[in-house]
Amino acid sequence: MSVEPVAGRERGDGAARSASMRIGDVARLLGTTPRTIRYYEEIGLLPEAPARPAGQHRMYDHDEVERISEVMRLKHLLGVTLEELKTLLAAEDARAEVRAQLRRDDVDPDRRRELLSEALGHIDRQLELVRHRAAELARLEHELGETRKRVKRKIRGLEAAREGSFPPSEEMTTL
Amino acid sequence: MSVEPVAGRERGDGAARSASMRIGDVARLLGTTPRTIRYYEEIGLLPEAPARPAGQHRMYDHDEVERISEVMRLKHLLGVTLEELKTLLAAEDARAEVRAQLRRDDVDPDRRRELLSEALGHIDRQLELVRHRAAELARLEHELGETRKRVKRKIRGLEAAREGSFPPSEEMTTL
DNA sequence: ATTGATCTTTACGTTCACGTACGTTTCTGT
DNA sequence: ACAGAAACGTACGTGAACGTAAAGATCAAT
Repeated sequence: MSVEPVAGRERGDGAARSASMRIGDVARLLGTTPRTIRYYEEIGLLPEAPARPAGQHRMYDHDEVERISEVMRLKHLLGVTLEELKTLLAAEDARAEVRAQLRRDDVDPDRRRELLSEALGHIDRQLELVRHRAAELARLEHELGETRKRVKRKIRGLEAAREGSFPPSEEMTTL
Repeated sequence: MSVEPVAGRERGDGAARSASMRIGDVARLLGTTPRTIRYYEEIGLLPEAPARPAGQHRMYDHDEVERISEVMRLKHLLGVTLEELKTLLAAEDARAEVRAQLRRDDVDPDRRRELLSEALGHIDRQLELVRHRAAELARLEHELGETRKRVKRKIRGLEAAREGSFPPSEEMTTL
């Protein structure tokens, strides 16, 4: 038996539930180019628009746009290669599938738990990477802050020396 | 050829102060390659080893090694192009010059303050960039953490359901 | 049905950030 | 003094990540 959810034109007629966008619109929205999106699909970073009748325009619904956006974000923030991203994005894939499966409740709990565990593992991998990067950045930020303070102190020292017409003596570490 | 006084015994100037390293050693120390270091010099990211007698080996003292290290670190953490790095590193340059100038005290205080102010500006630019990046990363980390929590809750929910109410037909999977 | 904008595939071009090869030269240990 | 390791400069090669051009197909609107 098959439940048929109005398999057909969802874009042209009355209630366009899945608000699809064309590749150019997505690109503009995300601040990138169609070429880049196609390229990501080409190397397997983005799934081929499923069942696209060969030579027809790519259409992206909200979830897919979000996914692309997430890809860009991770690339930008982690600065990893697209190849590394591909493995990292197993997380996104798993979560996407989980979301899809959770909407239909014909999946048995064991399979569900399995999917979730898998997703959890991927998330943990992402988290570890992100935390590491964040920690490095925090250290850099701290160091820069310290340097800034030192420089400021020195400047104040020089200004004070000029005001009070001190001789050009060194070090004034007084705050 | 030329006159050769007692000058060139140990590497560096008169005193053995500057413990110079050769390019290969620096590369190994920093986990990179000689080619990369030469390339950075080639595009102006690193200053040409000053007054290197044309065709002689590059020698790097402690400060220069630190600078190279800092370049790598910024590149890694900020993920910017080497061209952007070049402008960012005006900060490093300024600070290097400040350090150099502060060692000699024949510089008048006004000039000194000027140098320091300049350095401060560059540092602030770096800081702004770093902070922005850090904030983005923090947000990502938070989001990932939240997602993780949700997934974990769901898993626990499923496990509890299996333990308690109705056991599934047969399986008791591990973990 | 026509049009103009956008999209399709295919394919070659480009920039960045180095890698690699090579014949030569400089250094270092003995 | 001399061998062998390492560095030199030059130059061409390379993978990643797209850019760009061409020629035809599709789509929303007239």
